[in-house]
Order: sequence, then C-alpha cells, then structure tokens
Amino acid sequence: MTKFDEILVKKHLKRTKARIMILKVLEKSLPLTAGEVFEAVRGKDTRLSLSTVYRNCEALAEKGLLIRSSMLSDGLSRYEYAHGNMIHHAICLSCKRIFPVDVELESEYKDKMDEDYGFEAVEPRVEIYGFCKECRANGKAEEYKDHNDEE
Amino acid sequence: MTKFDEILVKKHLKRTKARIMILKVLEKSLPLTAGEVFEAVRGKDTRLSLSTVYRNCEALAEKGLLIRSSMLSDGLSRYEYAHGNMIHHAICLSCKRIFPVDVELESEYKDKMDEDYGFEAVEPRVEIYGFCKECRANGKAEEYKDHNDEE
DNA sequence: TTAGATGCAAATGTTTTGCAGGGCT
DNA sequence: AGCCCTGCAAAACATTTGCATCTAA
Repeated sequence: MTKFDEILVKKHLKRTKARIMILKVLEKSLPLTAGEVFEAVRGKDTRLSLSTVYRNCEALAEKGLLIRSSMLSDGLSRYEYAHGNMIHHAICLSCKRIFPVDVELESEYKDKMDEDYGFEAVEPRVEIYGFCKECRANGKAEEYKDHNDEE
Repeated sequence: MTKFDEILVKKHLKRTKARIMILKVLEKSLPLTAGEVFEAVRGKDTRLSLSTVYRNCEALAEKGLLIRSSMLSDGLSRYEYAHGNMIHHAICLSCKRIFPVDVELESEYKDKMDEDYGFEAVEPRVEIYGFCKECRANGKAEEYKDHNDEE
C-alpha cells in the first residue's frame, strides 16, 4: 500500500492502476497535458486509454489532488501534482519551457483582497513570462525581442 | 480617426472594421473567449465571421495589443485588452466570475528571478482563486467548501 | 495595383460521452 | 453483488486553414 493508495482512499476514490500511475508520473513532473500523461504512462508498461487519462485527471483535480491549468498561451490544459504549497512557474517566451520558481505575492495580499474587494483568497497562482537563462545566453531572447518590438 | 485607428497604424496593421470592433469590445471588458467576442460584436451591428475573430485576436495579440491567456481551469483561451499596466484577476471558485484586482508580487521579485534562476522577468501574471463577496454572503462559498473537502 | 483581410467550409486537434465489459470494495 | 472504472469508437467543441473574393493602402 503505497503513499498514493492511502491518498486515494482518503479521498474516497477507488485505487486503480490508472490513478496510481497518473499520480506517480505527475508527482515528479512539470505540468503535463493529458496527451503527455498518456505518453508518459505508456512508456512505463501499463497502458491506459486516452479517455481514461482525461477522466482520471479530471476526477483527481476535482478532489484537489491535481491542479488543472492552462499556461504558455497555447490553449492546452495541463495537470500538475498538487504538492501542499502552490508552486509558481516561469515561462520562457522564446523556448516556451516551463520552470518552477519560488516567488511570493506581497505579504499582506490576503488582507488586502478581503478589505478592498471582500474576496477570500484561497490560492494564488503566479506565472512569470520572460526569458530563461539559456535563451538569454544564446541570443534567442534578443532575437525574440527584435522580432516583436516593431513599435 | 479614432484612438484605435492610430494604434493600428502604429503597429503596421491595416485599419479594418473587424479589428476596431474587437479592440472596442475588449477595451472595456473582462477577458473574453473568441466565441464571446464574436457574440459581442454581432450584437453591435457589424457582422464578423468567427474565423475572422480568431485571426484578428491572434494578430492583435502578436503585436501586444491584446493578451491571450487561459484561466478558470476551463481550458478556453481568452483575450484581454492590454492596458499598459498588467491587470491581475481574482476568480471565484463558486460562481466562476472573474474580477480585476490590484495586487503585486513581492517588490524584489525581478532581482530574485535573475539571481536565483538567471531568468529575465518581463511580465508577471497573477490569478487568485477564492470566494467573492457575494458567494461568501449567500452561503455559496461554504457550500462549495463542504462539497469539496471530504478529507 | 497589390499585399493583406474576409467569409465560408472543410480540416485539425482536443476533450467529452455512450456503451458494453471488467475490476474494486 | 453492486457500483465504479476502462477501452473503444463516436460525438462535441475549439481552433486553424485553404481558397476565392474583397479592401485598405
């Protein structure tokens, strides 16, 4: 009975091979699309149908075990493992890669949200667009800027 | 020659009725999907095909006049008017409405990103999930929590 | 005049669903 | 046993593209 079995039981979800594989793959991975999860699992040995991947990712997200999001401005939904603390991401405008980063909102943002808008902040999500180390080093970042700054 | 005509000229884009209508609609609106823009424009008098909306939103986004984003975990791409300063959003987990809010990242985040990851931060994007004033008042927020916290 | 825009319809690609059979609890 | 899960194929959407026809510059 692995860690994942326990988690599934706690959330009143059946312990199936599909769910355990999906959690295992996403636990130590950046956010993946359903298709990418499908590929990753296939590589293991188990084979799941794509629709099973979709259904389970959605079910796990509803229980808060995964977080569904879209970033990168590519219109694809991705699922990421919900580690206790929210992990934010930096996205390179040039190479489109995603990096987990550790940044925070201003410290009093929760109070501010409540006072200013009557909004109860539960979970903030930050995406920082910019240029990664590599693209800055190999000139891709400048290339991108030149291409897009025709003011 | 309206404000939008000037903007389009500056960006080397032809001044077409489609583009001006799209900018006009999005300028004073929350982020909308292509389909929603299509509906909003149809309501006016002008008629645009959906593919024209898609093509133009994408073209305007490439020039930095609109920002394409996905939030709400519904997997749909939305376009929002790029006012000079980035506008962040709060999203109600219960009623799914989106509210523009004014919050900031920790003040030194750009330096931190550079030092810690060699990443050049250009534009941060913040989404705060939680519960809006109304849903807190009418009990929908509690309802949501009870429904989803079967730990 | 001419490159770029538009509408329509068809093509893609992603995500969701229906149904029959199989697997947890 | 009973209900939930899976696979497969079809359906439903969202988004993109090809092409012939207009239009802004």
